[in-house]
Amino acid sequence: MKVKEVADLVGISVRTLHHYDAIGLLSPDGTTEAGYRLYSEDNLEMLQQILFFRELDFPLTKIKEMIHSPSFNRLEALELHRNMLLEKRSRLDNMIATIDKTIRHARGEIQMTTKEKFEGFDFSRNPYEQEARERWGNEAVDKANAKVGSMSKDEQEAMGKTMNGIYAKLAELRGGSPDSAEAQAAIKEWYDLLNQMGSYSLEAFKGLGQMYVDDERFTQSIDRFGDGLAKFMSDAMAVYVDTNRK
Amino acid sequence: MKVKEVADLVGISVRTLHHYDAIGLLSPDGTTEAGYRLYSEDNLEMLQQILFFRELDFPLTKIKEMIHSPSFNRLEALELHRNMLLEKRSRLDNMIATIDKTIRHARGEIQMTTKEKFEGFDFSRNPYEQEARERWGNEAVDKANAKVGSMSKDEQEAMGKTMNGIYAKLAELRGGSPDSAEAQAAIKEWYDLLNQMGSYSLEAFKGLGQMYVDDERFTQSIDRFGDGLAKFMSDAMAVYVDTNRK
DNA sequence: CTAAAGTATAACGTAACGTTAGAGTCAACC
DNA sequence: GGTTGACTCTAACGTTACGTTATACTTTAG
Repeated sequence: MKVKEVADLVGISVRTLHHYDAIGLLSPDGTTEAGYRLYSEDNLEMLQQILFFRELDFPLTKIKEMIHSPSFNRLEALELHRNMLLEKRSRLDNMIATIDKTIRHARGEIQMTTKEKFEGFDFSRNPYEQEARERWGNEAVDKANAKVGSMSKDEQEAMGKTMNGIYAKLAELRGGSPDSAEAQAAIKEWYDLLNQMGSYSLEAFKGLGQMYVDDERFTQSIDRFGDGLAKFMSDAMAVYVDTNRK
Repeated sequence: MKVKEVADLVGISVRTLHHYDAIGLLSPDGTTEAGYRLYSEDNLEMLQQILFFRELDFPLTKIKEMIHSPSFNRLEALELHRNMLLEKRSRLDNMIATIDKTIRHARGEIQMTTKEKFEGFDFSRNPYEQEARERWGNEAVDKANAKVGSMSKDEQEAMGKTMNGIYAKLAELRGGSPDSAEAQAAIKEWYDLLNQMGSYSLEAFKGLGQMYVDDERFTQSIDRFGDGLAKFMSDAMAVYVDTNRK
């Protein structure tokens, strides 16, 4: 699709699309030989994401960070969006309630405190922005995923198998102690594997382990290999880092 | 109240209040001898109005025009706001529905057309902006309403009765021709009456007649005195102007 | 084949504040 | 009563997300 088609479809200006291209927020997948921008179906999905975020008053730079973050997960983002929209609607409901009151106040039907008149107006901090930052703001995770993104399908598959192998091994060991030799060996494999993807410092590795228990998305996805695995890995990673530190 | 109190109360920045003062959108009623801004209760009510409009993405210049317009009616504005907020909420609901669909689509549960993906995103024209412009954008109407606003209750009532009398007369005549002597006499009364309030040029008077049929809010309120009265008056006004033009 | 509509880049303009910067003011505490 | 810290002022430049020309090339409809 060419610019104007897209613009008309989604109700934005051509200039806006140019702008998004210029700042690297959304560059079309293709161009004609004359240099015309050609937007793919994927580009449109991305655009939808962008507009959702924009609707929630995220600055474009942050939107760019988020959607380009390798750890960006479309489905998660959509669900977060949904929550934010619901949040926004409830603020709107507040405002409507406020205005109803104000109308009755203006008609002299009721009394109203000054504070009441501004209920629903304080948008100062959006709780979801924080969540979004935490969720997609981790550089280490980003790097790893970036690497995965740059790998071929086969490479990804191989990588995935290796990872699953390590997970499985650790899952078996998770009844025992995190500082056992086997556990530590497996963790070393894990560390080396991750380093193939993103060069972790020991500290970053420990931080990642912390995330395994702090961030329930990690916890959940890891615990699919065995209940309590995330905790076990986290502990083992901490031990590994502490014993290997000079 | 001093700036920061106000800012904190309503959840905006001090700079914003300074800005609103600078552009003449909202200047505090008073100042201390040191030059500190002091906001009155009235200022706060005005601020509430401004923020409501702002929430609906009206540019500040338009907000300024509106709230400073002599025909600005607080109650009407509030009711319009209410409608706009409801409108906005329904758009939000659309977006939420869209995102729900998108989520299910992303999960592979359903199919979705490209167009569907952007439902709820086209904010291009807000029907209420148009209404607001029409409502507060007409200088002639403004003048008249300003005059009415400056009249006492008794005067207003008297004026209303006179107007109703003319309406009633015209309603009786509306079966006949708009250029009949009686109709033209009644229209002259009408013209004179309006001129008591705002000094209409003949051209403006003709324009007003046009609005009676173009703007359905006029049409409706006039036709309450008799079906087709608006059209009849409009025609008669045109005739009046054309025959009285030098 | 030509006019109209669309597209490109480039660059300046704008709206609504944010962000210093420098200086005066006010209430409170030692 | 002096000083500190929270507020306040004006002034002026910075920023974001495009809008708006301006100029030139490309595509499409008649």
